[in-house]
Amino acid sequence: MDERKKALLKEIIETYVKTVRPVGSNSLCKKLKCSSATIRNEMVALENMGYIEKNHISSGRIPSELGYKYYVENLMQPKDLTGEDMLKLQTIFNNNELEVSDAVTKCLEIISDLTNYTSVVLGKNSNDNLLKQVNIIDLDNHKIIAVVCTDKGIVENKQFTLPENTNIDEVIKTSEMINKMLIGTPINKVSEKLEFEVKPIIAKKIKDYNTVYNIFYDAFHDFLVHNTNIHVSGRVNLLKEPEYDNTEDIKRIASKLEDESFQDMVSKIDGNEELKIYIGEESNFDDNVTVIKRKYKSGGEEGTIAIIGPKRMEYERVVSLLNYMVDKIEGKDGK
Amino acid sequence: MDERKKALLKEIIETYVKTVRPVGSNSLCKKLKCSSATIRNEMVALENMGYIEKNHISSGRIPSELGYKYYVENLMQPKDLTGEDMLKLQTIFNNNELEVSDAVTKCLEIISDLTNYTSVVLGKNSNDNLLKQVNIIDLDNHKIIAVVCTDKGIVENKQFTLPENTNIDEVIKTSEMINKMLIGTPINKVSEKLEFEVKPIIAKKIKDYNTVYNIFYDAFHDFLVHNTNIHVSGRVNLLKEPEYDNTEDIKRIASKLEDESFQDMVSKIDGNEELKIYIGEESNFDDNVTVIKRKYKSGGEEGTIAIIGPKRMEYERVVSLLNYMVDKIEGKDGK
DNA sequence: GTTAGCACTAAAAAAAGAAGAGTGCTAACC
DNA sequence: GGTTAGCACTCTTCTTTTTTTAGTGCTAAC
Repeated sequence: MDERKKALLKEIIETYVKTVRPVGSNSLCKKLKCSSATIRNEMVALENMGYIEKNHISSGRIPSELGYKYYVENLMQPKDLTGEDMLKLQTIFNNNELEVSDAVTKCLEIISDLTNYTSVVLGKNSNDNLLKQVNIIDLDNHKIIAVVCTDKGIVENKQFTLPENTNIDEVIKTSEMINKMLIGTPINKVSEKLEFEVKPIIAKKIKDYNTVYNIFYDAFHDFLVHNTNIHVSGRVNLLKEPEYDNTEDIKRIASKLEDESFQDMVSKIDGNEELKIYIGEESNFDDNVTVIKRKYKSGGEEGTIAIIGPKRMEYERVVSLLNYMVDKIEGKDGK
Repeated sequence: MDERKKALLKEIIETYVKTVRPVGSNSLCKKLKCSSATIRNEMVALENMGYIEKNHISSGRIPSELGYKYYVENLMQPKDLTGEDMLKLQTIFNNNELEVSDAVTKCLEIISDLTNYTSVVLGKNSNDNLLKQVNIIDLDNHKIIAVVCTDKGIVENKQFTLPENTNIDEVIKTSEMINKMLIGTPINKVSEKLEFEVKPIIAKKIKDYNTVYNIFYDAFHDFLVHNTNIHVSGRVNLLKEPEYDNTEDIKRIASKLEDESFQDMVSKIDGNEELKIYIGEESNFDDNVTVIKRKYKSGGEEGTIAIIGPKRMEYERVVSLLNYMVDKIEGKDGK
């Protein structure tokens, strides 16, 4: 892979990213300072190496997945942000009052807005959160709410209707007892502890322990199910990208964007790299997209931000944006 | 509008709903028991009345908005549910443990699933909820969470980082004081009361009251903003309807479905009818859809369910489904 | 009032033709 | 040996033409 080939591949990709049209040899003469025939010769070489491809025998070239991969690993040079991009982002970080999680979701919105891609943030799963407290709130002696709160500040609530003839004071007293036994337990161990440690003890002391036991059991079950901590911004942006100009693509991608299960996709990030780019089928989302993932960690919070765009993403710009943003967020920690 | 015309219009609409093709005179001969020529004569009459239209001079007829309107007001006969539909819905109502709000969202999912339309439920705005309590949870002497709960069981929370040198015990003590003054206040009056009744009193008693005051102020501000209480099910179903077979329609509707502002659309329901059908531009959502809205009210909870589908909706079936469902939900109350 | 018959219309599908963008290859050039 | 001009060739795309088809409106007879 000599220098001219590298320059040519870079040029083809960057032109294609802008125009979304196959790139012909003529249009590259000026940039590469040689004739179209020379470029054609080089193109044949790049095609044999698998970095570019043709739609049909007499069409211009488009980058292959391998080509994009080579580009992000060897050719692109994330530059400083443009003034415009910078300006938008700074308004967030000047606002010191924002909590980390609010700042992250705000950033997402702005990235989706600036790039016209879809962005997702997945907070770290709360499985290693510790139970801080469970509050039972009495609404009308008949309905109660159980509010579960962890040490990292995740709060969930669930409403229950008590069976007739239940003494509400008894319920609250029992729940306080259970509460004390559970505080500090990792959230995913609560069910277990409830069953094998708490139940035997309260069963002895309290005659009608079952109602309260079930409330705790259900509340934690729901907690683990609901506890996704995921935010999506700019869902339909992706649908508007020009390559998705047929109804099948749009419907398929729209379905995937609605399906909350794409959180699995976000959470998987190989190795311990901070930033990783997944192109096409590697994306684990759709063969026709690229996903760029970036981990962040600030004080108690950590998570992964993912940008979902077309394969011909503005790689340099998105990487710069993400890095700038995460630097700032992690900076909030030190302050 | 004689009987034969009514039968013809009904037949045209029901055929079109099934086939999504303009309906020709030949295909109706058997049903109407007359020749195609007779049907053509009647069609001319219906067209002059504005109930059906043609795409071009020699095409079959499709129902107009006026035609659909006449149909839902005069012709359709919501029938009993089919065994299949009934079966799916019953699994929910047999589950007595479900709270009303859970049952409603579960129903939405099933309706979206059965009909392939999009369904939305908008719970009544909590403005007339009364404040039940505000809990301050201390996470690590530096970060706290304020949990706001109303008498109807709506819970929201917000995290705060306390300024350096704040005495957390003082904060909790002050908040309990404020709490007592606010309990029972309608949620939308809280800010006012906080400013004009609570502030003067605590300002006298507590030297550094501002921190706590701001926490309450922000928490309620967020409460009112977040407090949408809206659930959507089957967003992309609508996109899959065969009439939306061009990218513009799909993108436009996808945008509208993503935009949370369609809650305004749901909340507007004229008069005090229980069920109302809005066709085409009346829908306040998109000219190419029909929205069927149904109010429900069960115990403390009330709200509106809306089904968004193509104009050639299965009106009879959807109306039956909604009525059956809401009857059951309201039945939960009495039990 | 109903219906058979027929001329007529517009869309949709298929076929044919013309233009354009770009390639691959050869042979000449520096 | 790398570079380039030249040219035949390929495939797409756009336009035009032709054919087919589904359905109408109207007239005249039943």
